[in-house]
Amino acid sequence: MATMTAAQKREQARTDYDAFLRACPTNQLLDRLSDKWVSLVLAALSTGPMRYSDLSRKIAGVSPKMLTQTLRALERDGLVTRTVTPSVPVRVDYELTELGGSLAQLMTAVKTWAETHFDEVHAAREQYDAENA
Amino acid sequence: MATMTAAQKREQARTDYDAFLRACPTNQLLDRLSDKWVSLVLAALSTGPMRYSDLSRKIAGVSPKMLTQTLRALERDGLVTRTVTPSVPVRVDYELTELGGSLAQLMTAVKTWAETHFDEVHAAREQYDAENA
DNA sequence: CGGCATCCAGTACGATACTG
DNA sequence: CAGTATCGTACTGGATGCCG
Repeated sequence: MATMTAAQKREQARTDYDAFLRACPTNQLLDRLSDKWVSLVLAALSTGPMRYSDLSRKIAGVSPKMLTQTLRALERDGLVTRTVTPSVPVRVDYELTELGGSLAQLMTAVKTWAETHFDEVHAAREQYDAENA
Repeated sequence: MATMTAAQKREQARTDYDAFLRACPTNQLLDRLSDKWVSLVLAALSTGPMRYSDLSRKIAGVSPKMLTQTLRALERDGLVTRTVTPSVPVRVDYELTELGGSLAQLMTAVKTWAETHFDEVHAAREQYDAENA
């Protein structure tokens, strides 16, 4: 069929557009950075290298699945290094790369902002909720 | 029933724990900040006030629903102001508050980081993918 | 124009159990 | 210890249509 319905055209346009968006550098990284676990892992590693089990303990409430997934993504992006020591039992250390460290500093700044302005945000929320009773 | 199965106890513990986590200031804001649309709205507004329709045009691919949802969340947190001009047709302007502006600066820093280091990340990805053929 | 309510599909995430 | 595999679901977010 060479002809397309309007709905199909829209669908096609949407698909093309999504592909375009995904190609955008900033959006690619934005997706990564706006992952909750990424921030937490970065923060956890910012104080130094950690083992897998250390991370799972330090990062409250993370499932093995998500932890592995997150670490793999960060490793792929060159933000952390994964070092396997083939002893018995196996030992795996994760450490921030220089690149990862620079990003972690930014995240720390954000965290600091959150801590500094939390009471202002909280107050704003209370007021907003009160006004919209 | 006063007694609980092990599964129920675990469930209970998980719920309590979630509640605890949600009470943590940093986590509350982390959830907000790790929202993709929040970053984009903040970025869009950092150059000045904008109308609803301007935002929906500038922020590529956002649905009305998410845009409204995001704006409401930001308004509630005192990060943006919503000004309604009761003309016909209605006109609604959104603008960053001072608080929102300070956060937007942080997000800009992150965006700058992304643009600066994108090629490094991209190179890391290619290498990683090549090694794991 | 600037929303809000409804419905629905995709998927991301957690829980669980098993392996080298 | 450090994961992988599988399954179920709850929630996210898009599409649509109606209102002030």
